[in-house]
Amino acid sequence: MAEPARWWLMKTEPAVFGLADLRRLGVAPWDGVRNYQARNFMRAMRLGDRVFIYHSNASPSGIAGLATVARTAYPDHTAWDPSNEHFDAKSAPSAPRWDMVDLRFDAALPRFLPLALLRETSDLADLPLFTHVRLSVQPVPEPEAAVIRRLAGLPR
DNA sequence: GCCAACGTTGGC
DNA sequence: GCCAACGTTGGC
Repeated sequence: MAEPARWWLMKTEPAVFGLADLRRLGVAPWDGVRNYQARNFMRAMRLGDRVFIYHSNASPSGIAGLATVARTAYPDHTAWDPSNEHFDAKSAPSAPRWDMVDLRFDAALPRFLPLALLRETSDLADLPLFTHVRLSVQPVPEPEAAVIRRLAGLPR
């Protein structure tokens, strides 16, 4: 029997690549992550895991939608491309340093959840969103994920 | 645009 | 291994 899907939160700047872009593409690689902790969380993702898409540097910032892991971690080739904004000379095809996953658009939240609302929800205070504010890929424990789903007006 | 928080780099 | 300098994230 398959293990239950786990929940994650991934940040993105909507002006660069937002939920609307993911919706338009259907499935898209989540490239450009250049932080080891975030990379390691992506490596831990399993097919079918669920992802809250968080819009950062937005007005307002907050959780906008849902996605599903459609392909597990594989090398992020944009790190090898000198013309790419996320180029990293220390990564090479023979020894990839950075990984990405593919996400499939799932849904926009029935209710967008602005950061201010998340912050004032005491049941969410332990989320890495608040304790590790710069972490762009982070796990969301099931109790917190349930709180977020309820706040967002999603069916349980 | 400002700036606090914090991850990374590199000199020693 | 320490830590100052630097660059980036991300809220406001």
